[in-house]
Amino acid sequence: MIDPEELLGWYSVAQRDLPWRRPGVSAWQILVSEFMLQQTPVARVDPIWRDWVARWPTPSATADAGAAAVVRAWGKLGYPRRAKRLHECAEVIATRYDDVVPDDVETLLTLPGIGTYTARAVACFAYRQRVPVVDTNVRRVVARAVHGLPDAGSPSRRDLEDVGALLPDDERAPVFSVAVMELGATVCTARAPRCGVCPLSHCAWRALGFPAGTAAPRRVQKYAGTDRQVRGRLLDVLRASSSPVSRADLDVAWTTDPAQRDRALDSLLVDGLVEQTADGRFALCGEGDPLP
DNA sequence: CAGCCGTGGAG
DNA sequence: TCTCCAAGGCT
Repeated sequence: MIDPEELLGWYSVAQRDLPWRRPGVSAWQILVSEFMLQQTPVARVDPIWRDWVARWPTPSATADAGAAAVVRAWGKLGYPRRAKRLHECAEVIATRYDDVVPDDVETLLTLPGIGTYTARAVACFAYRQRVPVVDTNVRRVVARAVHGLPDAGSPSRRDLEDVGALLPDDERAPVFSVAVMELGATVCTARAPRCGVCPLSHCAWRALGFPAGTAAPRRVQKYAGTDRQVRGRLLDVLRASSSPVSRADLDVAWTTDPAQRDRALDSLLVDGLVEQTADGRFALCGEGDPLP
């Protein structure tokens, strides 16, 4: 089980000083951090986020910057479609919600790039709502401490009910959620959990003697040689250039498999990350858009 | 729902 | 070197 007193006591002294957790950070800026943290480690997000919120503090500022500038500022955080969706999200909030980030989960779920986790994270961390927040860290901690399993199973709607039942009934709920995430990120880690410093004295996994379980080895995605790598190379070229680049300039970015290169470029066009200019060159989408 | 979508640090 | 994986979302 997870004793809130133990967990919160630990969090109060062990929490990392992350900039988006500080007082005065706006809901939009918290939302930006959540977008960036989708599958990208804290250490890489930190410096980008600081520059980002100083440059574009509001949804409208982000929307007005244009998609190309946003994708460029995203740099190498990975999964550039997230940058594209963040820009789209900013546009919707600026135009439809008067530049105010919605505060309810249902509305947040309708926004581009916001799914089950991010909607709840914003409602909880930005608006202090008592809603369960379930990410990969939370699922792992619950699997171990509550169910005595070495790792979380595949995601299910049961997770939300599980975590909802653990939430304190009072205003401590948001801190409880961030504390569970922090424990999963720094102590109850996927690879080498540091059980020796874990504050939870009633962990079911430990009580059972750390059973190994019948782990179904989850296959890790390949990267080298995949379309994702090719897309990354092409985007590298486009990010580095402030003007449209020729087809030849893109061709040299990936020469081992021209067919694969063409497919990758096409997928970038389909994703709306890249566009072709009238003269046949290529640029980040929205590169030439005039500002209102 | 399984597969796809980037990147780089750690072990 | 190579494998793993890091606050997911979308189709």
